[in-house]
Amino acid sequence: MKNNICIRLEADAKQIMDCRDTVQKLDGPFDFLSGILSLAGNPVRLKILYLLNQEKRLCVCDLSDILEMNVSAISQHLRKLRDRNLIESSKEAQVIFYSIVADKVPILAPFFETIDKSQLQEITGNG
Amino acid sequence: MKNNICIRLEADAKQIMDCRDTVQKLDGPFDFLSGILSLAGNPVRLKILYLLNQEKRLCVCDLSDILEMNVSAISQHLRKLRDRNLIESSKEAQVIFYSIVADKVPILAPFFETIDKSQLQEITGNG
DNA sequence: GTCGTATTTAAGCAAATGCTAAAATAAATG
DNA sequence: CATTTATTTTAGCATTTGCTTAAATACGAC
Repeated sequence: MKNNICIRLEADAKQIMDCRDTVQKLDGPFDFLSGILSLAGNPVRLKILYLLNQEKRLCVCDLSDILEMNVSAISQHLRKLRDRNLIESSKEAQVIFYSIVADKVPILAPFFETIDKSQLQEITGNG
Repeated sequence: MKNNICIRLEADAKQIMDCRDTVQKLDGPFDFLSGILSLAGNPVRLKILYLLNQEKRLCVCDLSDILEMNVSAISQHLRKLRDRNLIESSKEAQVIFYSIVADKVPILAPFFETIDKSQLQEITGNG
């Protein structure tokens, strides 16, 4: 792996170095955000987050019924979301309710808006 | 796989069915958005998008130098981004410049804002 | 304490992902 | 037209992901 600037004359060496600095300084934020995006990048988990946002709280069994998926599969998705602190659980008797962690709502809100807008605009298939 | 509602009495059958309807109606948008999020969910691609947004356009070689990664690896990431129509290319002599497709900026903008905000607030490690 | 319900965890496996290395393509240059 | 530069594509491989199945844990009801 080379780590010098481009050979080609057109390359703007200062631009390259400035960009490197930027990316290195923002390394933490990039990892933090990409972690959240990769979680939300799974259609099942995106649906879970959307539903939790809409219904405020749901249990594993609810989500399993709604998404028509194996309880175990849902549970494993919930675990990943909880591991990143996107959702939290509260136990009531045998039932465990999940909900979105309050301080993560601002990051997730744009996703939900995009979903709701997509329905109207049908930008789904363009490209 | 069962596809009936919960056995437990606490389950709100109407809520379950309403949520099922919601999710089924929004199936296209969910796939569309999760596709974009899974692309941006890779730290390398998130950096590429962030850099393209900031610099307006960059070639493969630039990105390879900035991110200190194999040209081939970068090229393969760019291909994925272009396949989903997030970025487009324009050829100038031998050099191919990539830039974000204009109508995708609104969807991506919140990511870039989160990155910039994260730097200030250092919410990176919380949880 | 045993049974039933809710949930998690572990093991296994097929598919997807992301990299490296090497070959292929494209365009400018001598 | 052979060479250099920029980029893409292919093949191979290790790692990760997401599901299924089965076993484990937790709690309430009887």
